[in-house]
Amino acid sequence: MSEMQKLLNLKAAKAEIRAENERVILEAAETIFAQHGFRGSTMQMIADQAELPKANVHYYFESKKELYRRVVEQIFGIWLQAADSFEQSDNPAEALRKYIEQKMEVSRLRKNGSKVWANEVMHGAPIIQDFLETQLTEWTDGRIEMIQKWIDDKKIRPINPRWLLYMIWATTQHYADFAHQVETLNAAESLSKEQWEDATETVFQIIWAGLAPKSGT
Amino acid sequence: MSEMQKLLNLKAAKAEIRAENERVILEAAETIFAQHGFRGSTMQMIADQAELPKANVHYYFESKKELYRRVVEQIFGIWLQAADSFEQSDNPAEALRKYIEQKMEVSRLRKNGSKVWANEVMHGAPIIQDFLETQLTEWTDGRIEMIQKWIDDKKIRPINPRWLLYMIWATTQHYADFAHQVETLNAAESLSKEQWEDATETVFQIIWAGLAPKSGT
DNA sequence: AACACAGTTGACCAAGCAGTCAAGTTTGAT
DNA sequence: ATCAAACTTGACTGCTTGGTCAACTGTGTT
Repeated sequence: MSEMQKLLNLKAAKAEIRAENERVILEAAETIFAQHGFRGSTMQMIADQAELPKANVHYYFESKKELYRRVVEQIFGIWLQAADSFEQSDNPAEALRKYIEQKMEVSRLRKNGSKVWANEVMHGAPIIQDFLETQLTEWTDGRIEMIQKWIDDKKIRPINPRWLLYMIWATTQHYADFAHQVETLNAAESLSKEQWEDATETVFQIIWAGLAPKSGT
Repeated sequence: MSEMQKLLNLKAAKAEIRAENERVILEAAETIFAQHGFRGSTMQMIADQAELPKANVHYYFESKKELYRRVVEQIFGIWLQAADSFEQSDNPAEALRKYIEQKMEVSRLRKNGSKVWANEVMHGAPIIQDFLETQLTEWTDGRIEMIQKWIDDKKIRPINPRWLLYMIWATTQHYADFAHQVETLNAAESLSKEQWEDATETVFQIIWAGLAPKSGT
């Protein structure tokens, strides 16, 4: 074994421990922050959720703020990934269906992430303001342009694209952010696979029927 | 002046001071709770917002929890009031338009209340769970029945009424709960009167066009 | 065996906070 | 003028909590 090889092995083994622990802590933090908000969460709660001593959490993340920032940053990634599915397309129905399906999947599978995001924005986005101003603004402007093109091409009825986007965001994220209310109104049961599919289809159907140009014109 | 009259005067004067102070504190609390959440708000912040010493706030409200509960209860009232505008009606377009307009008005004028509500539900509704289980469930079931009747009468297309309600709630409340994001994407300006009207109209148009039975059938 | 070094952990500390309290002030009645 | 009762308020207290620290463990190298 060369010197280089040994060093790499050691570093790799250590890096793995670090990576794994960071992963566990981030997941725990997302759960706790989603449930209790930033101030309502304590490092002790997060440590318990991660099944680690509190001091160990502080070994990997300098401060509560730093940990929170990392959680929120992770959520960007997911948001952007879902956003990608709303690709440039000549077919509005396809593009919208895909995007709505993707956003509903995110709400179903990453409920906690969505809640942390909602919390952050609702409290004035102290951490992610720069993201809102740069990436989100650019993405939104791009999609608005695209939707406007659909309108110009008479592929959909003339509506303000911005309010349409907000409608899609709001509706899909509702199933994550207000999951507790949705479940309470569903006889305290979480939505079944069939219900998720039905809700997704209904959201798409209403929006698409609301946009499609009147047939025969 | 009779004994009775005097007593009433005194009681009335005192009651007025109490009523006024409670009003001021509740308003301040709604603002602070909306901005920082329950745990993120301090009694000192609320006192400063109300321009009263902290001890005075505690004179009128026994505890932070009690104050929070009162704020949330107040929001019920507003929610129920808006819900009333969704009256029994044979005309779905009229009923939906009125309800959407009302909910958008609440989002515009009672942004803070909406945020506190969203926060509460997002964190599992620890305070208002009983309300969700009783009043909200009843109201929702009633409206679902009503919408189902519209469907049976072929006044609107067959969709799952529940998901439609969630869509309306989500979309209208988005403008309050995510006001910061909406404003950031509006060049850091709050929406103008015209923009509010346009958004309201667009939301109604998309939903209504999405529900209306195909003409000619 | 001795060492280096990342990782682990219980015990501790200082700051911030909800809630208390006792000494005031104000107001209207007698 | 005196009293009663509601209201006002600065100072205080005990608890929670983010963050620190020093001692310890495990592992691979020489």
